[in-house]
Amino acid sequence: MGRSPCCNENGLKKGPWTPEEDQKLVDYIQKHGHGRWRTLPKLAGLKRCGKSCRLRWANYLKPDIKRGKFSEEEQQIIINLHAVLGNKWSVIASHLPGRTDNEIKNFWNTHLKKKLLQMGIDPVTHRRRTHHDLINVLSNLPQRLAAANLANLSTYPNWDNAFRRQYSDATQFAKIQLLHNILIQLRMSTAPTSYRETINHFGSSSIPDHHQYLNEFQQMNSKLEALENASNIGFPPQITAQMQPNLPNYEIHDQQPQSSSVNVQPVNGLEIYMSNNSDCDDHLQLAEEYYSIPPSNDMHRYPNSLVSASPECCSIISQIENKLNSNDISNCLPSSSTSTTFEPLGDIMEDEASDSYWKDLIDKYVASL
DNA sequence: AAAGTACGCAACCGCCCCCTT
DNA sequence: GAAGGGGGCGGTTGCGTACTT
Repeated sequence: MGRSPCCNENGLKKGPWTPEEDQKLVDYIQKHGHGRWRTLPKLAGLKRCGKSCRLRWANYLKPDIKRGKFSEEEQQIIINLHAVLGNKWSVIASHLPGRTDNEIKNFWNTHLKKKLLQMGIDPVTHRRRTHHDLINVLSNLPQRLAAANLANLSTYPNWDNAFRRQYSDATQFAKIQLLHNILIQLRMSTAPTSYRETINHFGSSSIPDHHQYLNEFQQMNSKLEALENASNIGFPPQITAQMQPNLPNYEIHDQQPQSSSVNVQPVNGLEIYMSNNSDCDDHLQLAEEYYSIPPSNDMHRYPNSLVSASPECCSIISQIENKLNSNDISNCLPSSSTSTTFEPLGDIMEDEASDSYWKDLIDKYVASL
C-alpha cells in the first residue's frame, strides 16, 4: 500500500521550532484542540507538516510534561519495565506521568544503557554478563600470562620494578577474575535472585527452609565481596581503570511485588523475594502477577534469569569452592603497604604454583560452558 | 585559544497498525 | 476484502554544547 511522506510539500519548514511557532501551536490547540493533525498547520498558520506539529506538541509543548532530571525511582521503574517490555517506550512512558516516550528513549540510550553495562548487566537481556566477561578474561589471559612470565625473566634488566609488578599483578588479576566469574556462575546457578526463580529453583512441590537457604546465599556473597575487596586494594590505577568495568556490580534491585505477604530481603545489594506462607501455588501466582507475562512468551527478558551450570561445570566449581573453603578469604588483607597487591590471595593462588593448573582449569571450564 | 571529540537531546524518517470508506 | 488515510511508534540523525587535547 505505502503512503507518501506528509512533509514532501514545498515550502514546509523543518528543523528546530522557534518560540513564535511554539506559541502559534499552543494557542491553536488550547483554543480548538488538535483535531486532525494533517489539517492543523494550515488552520494554525504554521508552515509545518502535521506530523511535525504532533511531535512538537507531544514531546515538548503539552502542559503536563515534566522536565528535568530523572529521579532514582523513575530510573528504577524504567529499568524494571524495560526488562519485561523491551523497547516499548510508549508503554513504559504510560507508567511515568509527565514523561514522554521520546524522553525516556533518549535517557535510556544515553544514560541507563551505560549504567547497566557498567554494572555488568546486558541492557538487552538484563542478564548479568557472566559468560561475556569470562570470555573477555580468557581471551586476554594468554597475553597476560606471557607478559608476566617475561617480566619475571632477568634478561630484561631495563624493566623497572613497577613495570614488572604491573604485569605480575595483571596475571594475578586475570586468575582472580576467572575465579570470580566462576563463582558468579555458581551463585547464579544455585541462588535465585527473584521470586520466580525461588519457585523454579525449589520446584513447586516443596520449599526448604528459607533461612537456611538465605544463610548459604549470604555466605557466598560474603566470599565474593571479600574477593573483590581484596583484589581492589592497592591495585595499580592504570590497570584498575582498564579492568574494573569487568567486575560486576550488584546494586540493581527488582521491584518489590505489591503484596503484603512477600518480603524483600536485601542480601549484599541483591533483593530476594521470599514469601512468608508456604503455599506454593500462591507463591507462583504472586510471581505471575508480578511479572504479568507468561514466561514461555519471552523468557529472556525476565530480569535476573537463572543461569544453570552443567554437571561438568559444577564439578570444577566445586574444586574452586573447596579451595575457598580451605582459606579464610575474609582475612585476606594486605599485611603491609609495601606488599604485592595480590599477596593476600597468595594462599589461594600460589599453592598451585604452575600455570598449567590454571590452564587445565580454564580448558575444562570453557569446555563445560 | 583553537581544533577535535564526545555527549545529549530535539526532531525527523519510515514503517506499521487500525479505522474508515 | 481491499484500498487509503490518520496517527503512533521505534530507530536514527544532526545540531548545539561541553569537554579534552
